[in-house]
Amino acid sequence: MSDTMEQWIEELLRSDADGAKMTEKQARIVQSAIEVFAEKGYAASSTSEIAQRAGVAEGTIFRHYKTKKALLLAIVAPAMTKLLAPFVLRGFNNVLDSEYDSYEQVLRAMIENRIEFLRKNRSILKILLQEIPFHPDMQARLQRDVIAVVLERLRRIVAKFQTGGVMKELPSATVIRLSLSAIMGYIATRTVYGEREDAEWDDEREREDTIAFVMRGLGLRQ
Amino acid sequence: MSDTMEQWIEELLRSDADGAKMTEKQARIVQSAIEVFAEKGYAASSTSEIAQRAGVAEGTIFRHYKTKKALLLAIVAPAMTKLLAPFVLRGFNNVLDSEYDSYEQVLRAMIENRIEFLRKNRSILKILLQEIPFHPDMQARLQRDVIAVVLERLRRIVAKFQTGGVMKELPSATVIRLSLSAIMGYIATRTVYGEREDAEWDDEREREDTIAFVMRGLGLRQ
Amino acid sequence: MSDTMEQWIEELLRSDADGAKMTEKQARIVQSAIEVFAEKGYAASSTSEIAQRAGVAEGTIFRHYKTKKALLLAIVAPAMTKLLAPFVLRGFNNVLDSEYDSYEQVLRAMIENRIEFLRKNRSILKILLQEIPFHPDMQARLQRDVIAVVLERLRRIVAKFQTGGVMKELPSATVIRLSLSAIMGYIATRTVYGEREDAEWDDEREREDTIAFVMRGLGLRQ
Amino acid sequence: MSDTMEQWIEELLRSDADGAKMTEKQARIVQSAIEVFAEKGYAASSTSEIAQRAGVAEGTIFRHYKTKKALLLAIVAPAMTKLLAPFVLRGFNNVLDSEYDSYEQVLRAMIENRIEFLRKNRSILKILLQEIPFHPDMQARLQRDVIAVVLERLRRIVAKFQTGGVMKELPSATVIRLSLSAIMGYIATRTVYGEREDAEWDDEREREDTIAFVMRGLGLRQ
DNA sequence: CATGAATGAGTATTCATTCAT
DNA sequence: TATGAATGAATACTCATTCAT
Repeated sequence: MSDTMEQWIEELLRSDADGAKMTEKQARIVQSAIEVFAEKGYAASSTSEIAQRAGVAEGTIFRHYKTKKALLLAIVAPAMTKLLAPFVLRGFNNVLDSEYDSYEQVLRAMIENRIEFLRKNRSILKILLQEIPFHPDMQARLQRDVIAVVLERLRRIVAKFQTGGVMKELPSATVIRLSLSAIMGYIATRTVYGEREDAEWDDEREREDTIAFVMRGLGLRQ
Repeated sequence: MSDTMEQWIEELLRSDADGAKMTEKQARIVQSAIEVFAEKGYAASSTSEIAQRAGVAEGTIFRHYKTKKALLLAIVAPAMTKLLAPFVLRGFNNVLDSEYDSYEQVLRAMIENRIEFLRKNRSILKILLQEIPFHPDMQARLQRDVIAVVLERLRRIVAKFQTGGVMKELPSATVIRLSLSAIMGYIATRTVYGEREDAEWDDEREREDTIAFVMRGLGLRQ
Repeated sequence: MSDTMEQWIEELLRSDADGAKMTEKQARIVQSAIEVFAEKGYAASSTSEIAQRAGVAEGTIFRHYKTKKALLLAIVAPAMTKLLAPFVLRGFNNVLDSEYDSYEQVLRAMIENRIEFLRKNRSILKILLQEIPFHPDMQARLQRDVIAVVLERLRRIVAKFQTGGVMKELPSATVIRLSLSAIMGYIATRTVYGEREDAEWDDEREREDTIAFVMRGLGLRQ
Repeated sequence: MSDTMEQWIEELLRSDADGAKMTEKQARIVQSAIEVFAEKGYAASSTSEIAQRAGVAEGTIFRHYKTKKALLLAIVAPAMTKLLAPFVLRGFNNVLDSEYDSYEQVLRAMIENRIEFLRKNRSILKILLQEIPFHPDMQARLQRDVIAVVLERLRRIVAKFQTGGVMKELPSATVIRLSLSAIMGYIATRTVYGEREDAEWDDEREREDTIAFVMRGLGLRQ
């Protein structure tokens, strides 16, 4: 899974939205834009700084992207696509319906999946999170193309394990919410505190505790 | 608790950081700034629009706030203070050590507390969340004056209930994280979906499911 | 001579152009204005800084002086008057026609006169010199009320000593120019270098050399 | 000497501080800036007026000069360089040690030199004189790069003629001061009065009188 | 395809001046 | 008389975007 993942920024840098190949300059522009947007936020970033960091002339940016916002979208749109890539790909060949033997495996897969993704795309995700509230078009697209798809996918996976007990009594949406909350809380904390040198963060243990917590909370046995 | 809470925006608008009384124009400036910052983000907001919405001359803003950033801080700084008000107040008279009979009560208090707070301060919190990543000074202050205080407070409350079973075996920080994740996941989902007219969101039930999930996850009986 | 002189700033601060008495606040305003104008130049000075230094409200300045320029004139105009005070006063009672026995005495008087004046009015003179080029009204007034008067006065004094030799052959305007050039060059150099601690400036000697130079240059014996 | 001199404003307008060629617009900006600064003083000049007179957009100014002050320096700095050009050039090929046969020749050279320079650079010199008091960096540079160099140069020239009599007894610095005072007094008066139509200014005679005055004052024979 | 000079609308901020209290 | 809140025009400077080369 992560093998494909590892290469997608490079892919992003290799071809643009139309699938057309990127020149080396265009790639440098996108790289710099990611850096600058993540550092200062979209609105506070200037195309001139992006050009400078990319080592190209200001005009060159606008040869490739009509406006500054188009450049933002060129970065953020593929990020959305990739966000759901694992789900779509699996769903595609229908393998996944039988892929997981236990809900615990599902949780572990989600954790690894997200962590890996986060590690490789921190800057882009930061930009996405920052800008989503201000761009209704991006919101709509995220909801429609990503969240809805992912949720539907998860709903079907979860349904498979709702065979009885507590889990059967909970709406699948609630199961998903509770699971994702715990996982995202784990990842977020890990991201913030897990990297400090002074931190007492035993990653292995925290992850196991989190999984156990969810399993117990859903009335499942590990 | 929420009685006091309900009035604090009005308080914010009644007196500034120095405790000096706000003129009516100053209050209008702060109001407009909250609106505009929340709508467009700090960097994309212009002082001229804020002035216009407040019905004052642009110069008037700068008579009260030396810079645009000072205006931001005048909005966000008291929000931080209020964020921890409930914790500090209770700790003060030491009542709370004996306040909660069960961890369930703690969870319910946190939920009500935060929901109420969120309801009244949505815009300001949005601004805070948006700007924190770009203002290291705000980050430091939030960490030192709010997060550290709240966590320490929660740690002591949690410790009281770590008498045995699963909960005793988990670090209190982990208990807090798992609890907060679930609560915040609930509140966030509720905030996004709970207000849509078409939504199938049974708030009562979702809250109870969440509390039950946490209790079970921590090995506690309701 | 310098006895009167020594007090004129105080006089300036005691009564305004109409001869009306100055309040203490008004005096503080003028004082501060002199400081600030001299430090930063008229155009780069702000009335708010002047008010602040004077410890009065911004509005107070405009109660006393209709505009910023009026404040400038209130400082500079009396300076012009005082500039020629010694000449006018003496001319008035006609004593001076017989006051000096030699041209050397005239030179010595001018030097002492100017040095004393400069010492007490450095800031105001600096302002005058800086602003003269940009205010034609001030130029006209200086020319008409000061320069013309002083030159006429000097012309008559010089004439008295043009009894023969080189001096008789030079136009009195030329004599004045040559004398004033030397004196002003001496004073200027002294002002710039004479106050440095490291400077090798023997004031006594420089003054005597200057006087001797002029006397010799004009073909007079000391 | 003055042949080269005559061309330096054009040079200034042909290439900037880095030696890079100036565009036509850049030249117009500098021209307008010189005009406006000279007319109103630096602080009272607005970049918008400069842009308007130059017939360019305001932004264009800042493409070439990062700040208004940088524009000032771009005008004033080369003026300083040119100010000492004649001295440096001569010193360079060491011709000048034997260049003047008499001190009178030195005086005549200085007069012509300065008059020519003044004629061509009146505006820039006015700006320089006006702004020097408010820019310590410019002061330092002028002192170090111009005044010190010129004085040293003059000191050596003067020393050559201090073979006896009055001149030998005077410090060379004093000789320079007295000579420059007389020359500058002559030039200043000439500049102010010599151009009025009504003026009774016989330039030829005034110059000769001045030179004779200095020679006599220094105890030299013409 | 790439450049970078040029633009003009826009930015935060300052300022001299007014006026109700 | 003195205040200081309020103003709005002006200020230096930035920026996304265009276009001739």
